[in-house]
Amino acid sequence: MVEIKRTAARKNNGLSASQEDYLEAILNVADASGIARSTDIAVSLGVAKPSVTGAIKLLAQRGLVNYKPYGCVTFTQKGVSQAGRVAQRHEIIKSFFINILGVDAAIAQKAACKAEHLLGPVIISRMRDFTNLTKKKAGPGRIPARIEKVKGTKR
Amino acid sequence: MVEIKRTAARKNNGLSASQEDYLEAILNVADASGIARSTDIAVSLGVAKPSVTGAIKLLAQRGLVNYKPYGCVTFTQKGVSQAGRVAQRHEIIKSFFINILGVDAAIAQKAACKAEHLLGPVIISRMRDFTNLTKKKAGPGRIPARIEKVKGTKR
DNA sequence: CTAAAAAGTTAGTTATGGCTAACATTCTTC
DNA sequence: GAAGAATGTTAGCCATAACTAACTTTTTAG
Repeated sequence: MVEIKRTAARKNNGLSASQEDYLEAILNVADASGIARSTDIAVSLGVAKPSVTGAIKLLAQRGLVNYKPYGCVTFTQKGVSQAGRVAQRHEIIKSFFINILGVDAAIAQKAACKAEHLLGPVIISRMRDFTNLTKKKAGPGRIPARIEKVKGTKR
Repeated sequence: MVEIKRTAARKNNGLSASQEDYLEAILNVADASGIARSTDIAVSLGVAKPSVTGAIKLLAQRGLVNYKPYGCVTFTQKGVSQAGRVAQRHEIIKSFFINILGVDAAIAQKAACKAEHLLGPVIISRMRDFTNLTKKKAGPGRIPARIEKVKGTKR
């Protein structure tokens, strides 16, 4: 903990966890329905609409999205790549949880949403390498019976 | 993300990440020097002294520590066990990062500090089982050469 | 035993990021 | 094309959790 000195946003290009969440949500919504409307983003994140307006304006200030009042949100060049990086981290973590730890997809999904904002590049890349190797070689990933049993622990 | 509806503290017995950090710091400081003094806690967390006073009062309200102005902090029964649980999670995550992912101890330490507040019981227990099994059987944990190489990626 | 240093506290400020209520704009449908 | 629904925005508020400056209490040296 700590080491976040002031603005709460420092890690990735100065984006806070919340801002990364918005980037990711915009990406997901846009992927799903072609455009990113404020209401859909709000639903996707489970926040109220005014929260979206505020967040979008911040992202626009940072040059990550194009904001036009009452229009829909689009990414800038910088924005797409940032969002992509976040989504990538999410995917790596989620896969790792599912394929290596043998965790339920839903649980992996939720945990990845949180962990993606705070695990650094070293750990993320290890997770990626680990997952890849395991897939290819069906190697370390063999989850032994004892752990399989634990799987029943629903929650 | 999301699913934290209001108070930002919901997960573990209603403790926020910050409060868990304080519990852990109190434990560490007490372990190291016998008693938990405010200044040491502040140093250990890298926060200013008034932040500690505020946090301690909150923990006292929740019945986790005993607070007496100008006195040093002690745990209640509830407090010790809570702090212990947090420390346990920390340890499990850190060990996993070090022993399974093959990550540097310092990086593992920092990442564990953050992850301990948000990874749920399922994932934590998988990490523990995985680490234990690996240690005993020297099994899945064999990190292949390719990953070893990545180790050099300092930061 | 007293004066200075160290430790702890209070009061007040700041930043992030959520919320509701009320207003504005755009879309849709007759 | 106008009325109502849907969508988006503004303004103002709340909670968490950090900070600094100034003050109080306790500890420690001489």
